[in-house]
Amino acid sequence: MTERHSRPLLYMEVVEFIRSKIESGEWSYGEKIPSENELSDLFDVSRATLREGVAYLVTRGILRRQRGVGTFVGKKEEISGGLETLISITQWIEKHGYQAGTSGTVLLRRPLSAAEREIFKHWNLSTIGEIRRVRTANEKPVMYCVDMIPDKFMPNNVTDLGNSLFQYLEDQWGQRVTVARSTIEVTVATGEMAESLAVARGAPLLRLRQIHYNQDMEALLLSQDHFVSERFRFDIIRRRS
Amino acid sequence: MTERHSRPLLYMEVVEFIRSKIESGEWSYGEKIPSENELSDLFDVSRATLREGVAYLVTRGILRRQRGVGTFVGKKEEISGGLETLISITQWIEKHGYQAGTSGTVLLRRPLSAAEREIFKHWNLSTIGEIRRVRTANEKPVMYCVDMIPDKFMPNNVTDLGNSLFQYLEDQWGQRVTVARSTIEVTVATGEMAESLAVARGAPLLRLRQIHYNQDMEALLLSQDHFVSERFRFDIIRRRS
DNA sequence: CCATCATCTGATGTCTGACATCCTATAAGC
DNA sequence: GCTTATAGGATGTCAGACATCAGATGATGG
Repeated sequence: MTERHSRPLLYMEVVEFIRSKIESGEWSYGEKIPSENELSDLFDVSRATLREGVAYLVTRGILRRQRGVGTFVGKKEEISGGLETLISITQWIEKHGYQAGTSGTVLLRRPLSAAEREIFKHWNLSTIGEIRRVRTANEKPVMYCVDMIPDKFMPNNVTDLGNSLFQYLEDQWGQRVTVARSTIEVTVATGEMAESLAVARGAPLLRLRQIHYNQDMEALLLSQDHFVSERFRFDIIRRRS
Repeated sequence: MTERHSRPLLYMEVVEFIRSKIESGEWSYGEKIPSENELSDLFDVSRATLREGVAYLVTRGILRRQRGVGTFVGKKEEISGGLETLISITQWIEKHGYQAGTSGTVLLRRPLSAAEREIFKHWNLSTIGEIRRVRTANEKPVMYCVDMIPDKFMPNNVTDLGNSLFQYLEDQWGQRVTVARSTIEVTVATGEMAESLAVARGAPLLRLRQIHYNQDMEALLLSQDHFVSERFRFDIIRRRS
């Protein structure tokens, strides 16, 4: 079921290396980076492999190539980190500079709705696990999250779960979330949610309904995240295809 | 200022060709496509160039490569068409299967705010052009759009503008929008907006505040689009980097 | 002195051919 | 029938070369 991980592809190491150079500030935004020949010597890979890694970063807007001139680090503000990049809520909160926390976790099991049965049909489920949590940034509630996962992956208790569901699924079950389809909606705070988030009932919230897929493109996690939009920015980098 | 367009890169032609094969249905979703050797013969390019084109589509999730096995067309539902793909409002409405229209266009010029001056600093502007429009899908109002562009690109009248601002900027001025940074917010309908969109005052709306950049990463277009979220779906494909 | 043009240099883009590694299917052996 | 080799085909990587482009340099002519 789970993809066998042969040796990671070489050009991905190049990608990671270049990324670290940028993140460490050694190569700063807008600057020209060494030529392909120099880099392929430096990494001890062929120019073809190096180019594949660079191409990967170019299509993501992190690098920019200019024929006859050189390769440049994209400007910081172009780089992303928007909603189009899938990261865990924990990482997301931390990226905003806050400390991520969780409170009021509730674990329960229940039968599936017809729609859920369709989405999770690979797993042949009879029951589904549901996790309700309030996520906090610097102790302040910012999101109300409802996650639904196949029964078999459900943690036994809150301690097993830890802070990051993504991390738990990967460490415990080898299930890596790779892509998600999200729908953005406007909704209003109901009683329980309003209380948990400390907003007035009927206050407008942003809702992200998401289907997360694992490395084999099987639906792995269904989630509904409710945000107080004033407390969080939702940015997206949109690119012409 | 504007980038000189030398001959388009070869691998981009490969990209377009593969795209057309997929869109025409010749290669359908999930299927294996011909091997790299066959394709490089077919397109009459080297395998290196072909691979660069394929890599481009792989990082966008349109193709999937499996070492030792082959290259496959991604499943349809993975492919995108979400908000992370930048298209004009006109295209967007049409993609949903409606006929796109415009009503109540207002053109005006005004001085810049400090924030706008910062964003548009490349152009050395003294005044800015503002376009207010209601966009319709099958004659029904769905969005209230406010676009701000440098004075020099401002159309003289509504007829010049046509339906698509993107098209107008490209045809008339050679300015191609390539990327945008968008912020999603929740807001409420004010008097004029509520009337134009035929919703109650105070009704929650989704707002997209966007900065569009041209091919040289100069800010070209500032826009605030207001949507009635019930009338439109906002999907995003999110990928782990 | 300045403007224009040719030339040179270094960068990315493309080509060719080869070998390495991995996956699948088939056949051989038990 | 099950397991284990083996072969073939696919992508991944390598090496070296030439093509094309953009910017810098310097020569030339006004």
